[in-house]
Amino acid sequence: MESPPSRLSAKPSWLITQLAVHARRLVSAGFAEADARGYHYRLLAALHEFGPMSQAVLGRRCSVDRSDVVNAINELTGQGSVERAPDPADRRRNTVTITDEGRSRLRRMDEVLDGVQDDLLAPLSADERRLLVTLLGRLLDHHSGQVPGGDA
Amino acid sequence: MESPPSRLSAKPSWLITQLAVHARRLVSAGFAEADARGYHYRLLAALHEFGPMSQAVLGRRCSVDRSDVVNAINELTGQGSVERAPDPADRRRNTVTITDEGRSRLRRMDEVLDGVQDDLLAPLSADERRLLVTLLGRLLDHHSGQVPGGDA
DNA sequence: GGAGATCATAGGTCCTTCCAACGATTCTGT
DNA sequence: ACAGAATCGTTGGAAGGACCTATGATCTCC
Repeated sequence: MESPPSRLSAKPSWLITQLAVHARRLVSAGFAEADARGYHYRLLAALHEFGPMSQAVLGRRCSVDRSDVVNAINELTGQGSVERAPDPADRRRNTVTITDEGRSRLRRMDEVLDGVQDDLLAPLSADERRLLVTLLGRLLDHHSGQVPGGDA
Repeated sequence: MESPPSRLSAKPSWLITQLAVHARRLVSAGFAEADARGYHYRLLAALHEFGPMSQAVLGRRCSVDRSDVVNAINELTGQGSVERAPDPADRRRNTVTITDEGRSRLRRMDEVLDGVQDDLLAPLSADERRLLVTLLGRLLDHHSGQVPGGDA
C-alpha cells in the first residue's frame, strides 16, 4: 500500500541492513525452537571446528566481544553444551570445550539454519544464489580487515 | 590470524547479517557527524518525498513501529527538523511536516550516505554493484510481504 | 447510538554490538 | 631481576534497532 522513500530503496546500505532484519527474524525464529540464539551458534561452531580454546580466541574468531563471550559461555555452560576449565599453562586463561550435548545442539541448529537459507534466498535460482554469495563474500572479506575490536 | 568457523562463512544469512554490521557501522559513523541516526533519515526522507503525513502512515512507509515514530519525531521536533500539528480533519492524527532545517539536514545526510555506499561496495566493479543491488532488491521485495507489523 | 477500527503515546523487552574499568597474570626490555 | 606493557576474564553499562502491549481519544460503519 504505502511505498518506502525511493532514496532508501536505492541505497545498497539500506538493502543490506533491511535484508539483514529479515534474515535475523528467520534465524532467531528457528533458534528459538532450539532454545538458543545467535551467539551460541557462533561459539559452538568454532569450538566444534577448531577444538578447545580460550575465551579470548573464541571471541576473536567469531567477532564477539570478550565480555559477551563471558555471558554466552555462562549460558552454554548452564545448558551443558560446553565446559569451562582454567588453563594450567596460563592461569589467565579459561579453556572452553564443547560437550556431546553441545555437539548435538549444534547439529540441530545446523538443520534449522539450512532451512532458513532456503527461505531467505527463495526467489533466486541456484546460479544467482552462488553469485550473490560470491559478491557478499568479497565484500565481507574486504571489510573484515578494519574492525573496531581489532581482529578478523 | 584467527579465521572464523567455515560453517558461518558459507551461510548467506551470516554473510548478510555480518555485512549489515559493517554497513551499520559506516552509516552511523557518518550520521554521528550530522547528529542524527537511522530513524531520523528514514522519516525525513519520506516526508521530503511524499509531503506531510500522519505518524501512522510515516511508520508504515518506513518500516518503523508507531511507538518508535513518536520518539523519533520528538527528537526531530527538538532539532527543528519537523513540525507536528494536530490534523483538523481527523483529530486522532498528527500531521508531520518537514521544515527547511529538516531538508538541509536531509541533504547533509544524503551526502554522507553517498560516501558510505562507495566504501561499502569498494571491492566491486560498477557492473557488479548493479548486479548486487538487483539481487538484494529482489530478495527484499520478496520478504517485504510478510512483515510482523503488517505493512510493506 | 454503539461496536469496532484507528491514532498517538507510554512503557517495557530483547538482541546485538560496543566501551571502560578492574584485578590477576604473563610477557618484554633493559 | 624487575618495572612497565600487554593479555585475559569479568562486571557493568550504553546505545540502536526492532517489537509488543495497553490506554484513552477519536473516527467509521452498521
